Amino acid sequence: MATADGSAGLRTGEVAEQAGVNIQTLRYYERRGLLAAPARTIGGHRVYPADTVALLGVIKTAQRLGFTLDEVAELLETSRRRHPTPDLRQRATDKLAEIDAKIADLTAMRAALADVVAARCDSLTNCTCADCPFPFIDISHLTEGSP
Amino acid sequence: MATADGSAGLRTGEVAEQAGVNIQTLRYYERRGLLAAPARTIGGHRVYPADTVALLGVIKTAQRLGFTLDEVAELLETSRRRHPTPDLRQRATDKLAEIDAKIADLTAMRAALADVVAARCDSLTNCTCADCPFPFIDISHLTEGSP
DNA sequence: GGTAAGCCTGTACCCAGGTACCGAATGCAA
DNA sequence: TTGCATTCGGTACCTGGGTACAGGCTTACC
Repeated sequence: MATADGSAGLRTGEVAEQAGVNIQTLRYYERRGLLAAPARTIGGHRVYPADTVALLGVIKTAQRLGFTLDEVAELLETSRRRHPTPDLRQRATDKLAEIDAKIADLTAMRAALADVVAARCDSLTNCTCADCPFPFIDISHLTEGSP
Repeated sequence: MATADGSAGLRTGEVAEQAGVNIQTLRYYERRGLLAAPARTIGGHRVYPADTVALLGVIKTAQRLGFTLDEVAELLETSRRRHPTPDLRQRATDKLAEIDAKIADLTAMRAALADVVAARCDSLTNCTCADCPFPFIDISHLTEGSP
């Protein structure tokens, strides 16, 4: 079996193994619109193009970095349709702000945790050590609203 | 009604409102071990110590920054028991590494997104613009394994 | 003491993101 | 051609983190 681009196709199990995901997850992503419905053998078995593995890598990465599956699906859908809308750019810009906020939060948390470690703090709420940095300095007062 | 430390107690609705959480969430956190079972009125209504609101702030912040409720619960439980184990310090150290990894991922993603914006890229997978930074440069090759 | 607001328990449900299991059909190699 | 591994579709279930009732009791205030 060969695909449009001439490369050999992959079966479900091969894709799943190479991408490190569950087979069920592939079908789930297909239902969710993240993976286009692949070609089929005469018998009905899926035959994926070889770059599906890379695509799954993109999906997993985007997801791990805070995009929901719906967001990824939309982004990919927009990509597939190829109308050169400023959509991706706009979304990327929006996401950039979100990511900056997350980085800021994480950086603040990092600092607080580093203080905890440095202060040899032993409790989150009742620490007996002097100069306890936890938890009422800045931990409670970080930016709200990007849960 | 007064609490052990002499401050006035708060009712469920007051705590929920001040902390910006749902009333049901308070009971949920109690079941999950994040909030200690509070005192009760004779009639059975919960009476929370005043610092519960701050505690909820800590919980929400920790959660938003990547700690699961179970992790927060364990941390708080350890705190309550007061045996000065190096537990918090150890966990904080571990979490520090996790947070550093996340920051690194986010920073990489930020850079990629910034490139997308700068390059006026219009597609996630088939971008026609020259110098397309998306998605097969570093997006797919970030650190795996802290989903 | 009446009454409305607030709270009680219990159970059920929601969303996201998957996983597991079923019995039947297919693929492939010996 | 036989036989075992894979895959099929469908449906049910799982975890995490909550939310939403229902039906009854308690508090607060006039």
